[in-house]
Amino acid sequence: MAQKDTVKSILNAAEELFSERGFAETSLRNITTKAGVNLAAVNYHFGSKKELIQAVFARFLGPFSEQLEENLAHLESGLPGRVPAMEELLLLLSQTALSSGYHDSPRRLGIFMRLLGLAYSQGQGHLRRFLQKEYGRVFNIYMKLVTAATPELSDEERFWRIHFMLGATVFTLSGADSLSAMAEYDLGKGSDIAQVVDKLVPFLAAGVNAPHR
Amino acid sequence: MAQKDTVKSILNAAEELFSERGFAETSLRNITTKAGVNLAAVNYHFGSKKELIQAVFARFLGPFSEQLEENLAHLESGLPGRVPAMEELLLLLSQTALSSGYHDSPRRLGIFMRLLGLAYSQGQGHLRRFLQKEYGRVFNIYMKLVTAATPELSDEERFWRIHFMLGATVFTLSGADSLSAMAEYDLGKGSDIAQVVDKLVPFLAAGVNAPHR
DNA sequence: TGTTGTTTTAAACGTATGTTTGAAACAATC
DNA sequence: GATTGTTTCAAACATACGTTTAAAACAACA
Repeated sequence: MAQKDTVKSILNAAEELFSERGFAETSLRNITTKAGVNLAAVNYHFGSKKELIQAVFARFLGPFSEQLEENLAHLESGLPGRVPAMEELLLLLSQTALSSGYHDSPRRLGIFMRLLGLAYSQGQGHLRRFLQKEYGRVFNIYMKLVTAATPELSDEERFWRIHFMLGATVFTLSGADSLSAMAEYDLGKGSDIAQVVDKLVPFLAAGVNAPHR
Repeated sequence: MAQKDTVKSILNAAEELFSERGFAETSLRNITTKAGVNLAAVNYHFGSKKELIQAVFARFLGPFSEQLEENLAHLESGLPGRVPAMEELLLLLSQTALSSGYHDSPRRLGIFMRLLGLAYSQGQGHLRRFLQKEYGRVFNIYMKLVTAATPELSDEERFWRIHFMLGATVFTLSGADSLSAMAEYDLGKGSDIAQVVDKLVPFLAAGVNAPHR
């Protein structure tokens, strides 16, 4: 078993277990057992549990942010100076997230959304700092476009509606599999997430464009 | 110090610490220190940490679900047979949650939303079972009304849009204080939550009523 | 083949957790 | 005012955690 396999096994196991039980509830012994590697391997390859958590995020966000930046540049180059509509921006984001470039999305997207929700709800101050420093740049580019797409909103209104959207997205995509399990109807297992995203975008678009008193 | 004071101190401390750091990250020693009581008091009065967690939820949800049921009955009695609109139902829910009957809302509502988010994101299977058994009845009554208010939606579409709303609500009200802290503008501290709810309702109403392809 | 650098392994370290215990302090009842 | 039942307290319990260690196993190259 080569070096890369150990690292990859740990990342896979950690990603899954973290998303199922949370960070604090998942022990290194859980992870290394599931990964079939020695307990000390985590500290050897990653340094600490915190750095493992960051590595799990980086493995997803690295390729994602690169692809997003590329897609944004492509959008800009299409018709320079044009202002893309909000729904267009949402579709670009969802398509980037669902694109099966590096990660075997869309299954992976659900797992990652669960992790993102955890990062928000649980303290994890170190993770917030890590994400800000590492991916804040692309995030700001996207936000500039969102602002341009919603000129009729005050900064305050826009700020909150962005978080309304973020909340609806993270929450539902987090629990998409467990939620659709408790629904009465049944749909194909493979593309659960993609179908939910299809339903989500119109909801969000209507929300941001809602008349505000 | 009478018996009730110890119990109440523990519940207050636990509620706050849980909402700040999560369940697993909060130790009984943290709680009892903050509450100014002996470590063993939790196990003496509540039995275990799990039962403490359930008690924290019960203290909020008990009065809330009673009040909600009352308000629903009052709504029904107003014009028997009438079908309330979706926005009406949302307002009833938010007003019930914000009514300062038992708990000193709205501050308390933010804390509780954070707990609810945690209950969803972290495993906490015992909590899910507890909430279902204890408050499932009122929940179902409300859901019947939601179904009547959105007749044009398929069961599938309605199911997902309800969760979109739930996600936007839990996520934003969870982090309302920390979120408004990172915004550029400033608003009165006391009624943060109430103001966010005011902005939230139109967003949600527009979302559920969005045209679906 | 022998040597060097990397990776894996089993074991132990120190610390923190939830829970239990038995005695002390207290409150209420007769 | 002694006796009962309840509540508090300091201390210890067993267990689980993240991390470290030093030796073994392995790989690559001379």
